[in-house]
Amino acid sequence: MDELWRSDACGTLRLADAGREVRLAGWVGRRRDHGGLIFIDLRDRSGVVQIVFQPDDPELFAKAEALRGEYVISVKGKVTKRLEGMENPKLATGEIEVVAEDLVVLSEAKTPPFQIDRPGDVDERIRLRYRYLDLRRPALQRNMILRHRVMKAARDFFDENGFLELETPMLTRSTPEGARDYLVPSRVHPGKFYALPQSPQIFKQLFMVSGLERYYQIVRCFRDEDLRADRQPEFTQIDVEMSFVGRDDVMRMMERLIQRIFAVGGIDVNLPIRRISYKEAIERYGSDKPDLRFGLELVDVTDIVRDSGFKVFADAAKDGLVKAINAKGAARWSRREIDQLTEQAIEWGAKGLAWIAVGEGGSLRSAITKFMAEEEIAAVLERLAAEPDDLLLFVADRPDVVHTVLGRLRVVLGEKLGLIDPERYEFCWVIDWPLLEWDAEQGRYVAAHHPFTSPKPEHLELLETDPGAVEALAYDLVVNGVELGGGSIRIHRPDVQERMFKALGFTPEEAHEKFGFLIEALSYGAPPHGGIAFGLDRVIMVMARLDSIRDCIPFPKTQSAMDLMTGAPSDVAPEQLEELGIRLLPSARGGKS
RNA sequence: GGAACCGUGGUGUAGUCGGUUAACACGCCAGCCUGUCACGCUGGAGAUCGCGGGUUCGAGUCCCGUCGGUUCCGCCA
Repeated sequence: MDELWRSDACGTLRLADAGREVRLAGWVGRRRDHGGLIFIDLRDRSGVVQIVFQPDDPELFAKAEALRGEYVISVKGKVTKRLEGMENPKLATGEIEVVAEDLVVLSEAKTPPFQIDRPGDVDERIRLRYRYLDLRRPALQRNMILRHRVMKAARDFFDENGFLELETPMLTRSTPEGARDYLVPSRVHPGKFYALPQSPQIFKQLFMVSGLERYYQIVRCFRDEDLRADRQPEFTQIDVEMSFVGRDDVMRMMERLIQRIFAVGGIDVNLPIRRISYKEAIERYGSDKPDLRFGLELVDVTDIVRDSGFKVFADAAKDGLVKAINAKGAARWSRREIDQLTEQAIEWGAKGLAWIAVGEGGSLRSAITKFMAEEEIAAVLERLAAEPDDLLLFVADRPDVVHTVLGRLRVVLGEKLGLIDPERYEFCWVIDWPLLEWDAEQGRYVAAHHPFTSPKPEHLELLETDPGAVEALAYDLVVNGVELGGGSIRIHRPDVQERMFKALGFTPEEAHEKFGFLIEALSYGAPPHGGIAFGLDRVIMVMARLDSIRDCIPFPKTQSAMDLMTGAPSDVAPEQLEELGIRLLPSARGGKS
């Protein structure tokens, strides 16, 4: 055989190719051996084509009989229109088949631990251990191809709009605030550590100070926190920063990017994307990343129940809130189903879940109405636009508890009531975030976004007097209850940055030790700038409607952050630790491995 | 750190109230078959039921522990 392994990709052959001599290469999928006639589904990245072996060449036929699943072969043959009635409409190549004239086995294969060409669930342990085989399956290949095309679309967009793709260090310095860092010990400086970047935040700001004006990077980031279905310890960001821009400039540029990216998946994004304030998102949807595909909004009834005979309501109304969701059509749910909702509400921090079920003709089923006055009940029903068959669910508590619990309940109700259309994409920007949040545990304010986020100029003076009231020039992009990314206009004046660190409770010495280089950089003429970062993996997950981020990451880790294929993380040789000046605590020896 | 669910031939599952030979489908192996495409038919191999302990005359099944996987809470500027 010469150097030409293949003339065509399996999945690309069509009726128009009939009559052509082709050479194909790929993996043996299903084989259908009829004794006197053998069919092989030959698979490569492009798809599948049927190869036919006929018995007129006994030597060739014998070789075909020995083929097994996942053998890698090269086949020479003639593309042939299938016999009348033998077409397979399920295959893109179903109108033709390739009649084999020559066959070379390039690699034999052991029987794989799971069937490659059979869709369906396989234990994720097995899939991850044999990830290279899992990635051979068409479903995962589709996700990888989508991932590539999204990255390509993004790069094209950035290039067209004057952005430079610039790299930032992977070995950098650990900074306070934010997620737990992955640390890398330094051999040259025993006892000192690099940190892997949680994001290239400071570096991209420094690019702006450098006058590079528009930066982007598709870059790996690391956070040593516990995993979730949509969270991996290393993940990929589409990271962006722009000079001489305000909030609107960044948002407008980025929604064009999002439009371009989602177009890759055939999803239309109408511009401009609607904007909703953080406050409104919390009050109406109980979430800072609301799913706008359905209603079930939170309704405030605090004023109505202020003097309620139902003490739970009256007490909460004093210094908290009483809010409700009208689960339309849910009055028929069983007591057991409602009790399950109550259990969940309690798990999320509520003390309980009060409810009123509206029956035919307006009759009420409830454990709380007997404590409430007639007109109070009537006012609540009216406020919630209650109709027969509706189930009203109430939470009375501190505002944060009310919003968290009802916000989560809202999503559960939306799913249970079948209100969520998986094909719809409802985007929104969440804006006007608080700059700071009070952290009761630490007894200080912490940055809601990050310490470099610019306060709204009109709130600057509140930084010292009422820090909790300062709003930030920050924005998150949300789709269907998923946070795709977030960013902000940054602080570009060293004095403001110093005030921010002070508001965060840093002493001037601390601020200088940790971030002196940034403050110094800002003092050399920093342009106003701002940016954003999107979670690429989540973008793919949403576009491909995946349940897990792992299905769009080539080599993901398990929930316990292990790589089941390579066995990472692993022990290292004592000499390696010695070299780094590291000794393990007894509790760290012979632990999980 | 906490909660829940799961772990049975290679894969996916069943296995009742604890009962004697652990079932089914796919895959695998062999044979037959010239138009299949989830090919078909016949036969076969393949499991100490994640691991350890306990209760019991008897444990895949009940209990305790442990390991692993998943989902969620905390955490994730």
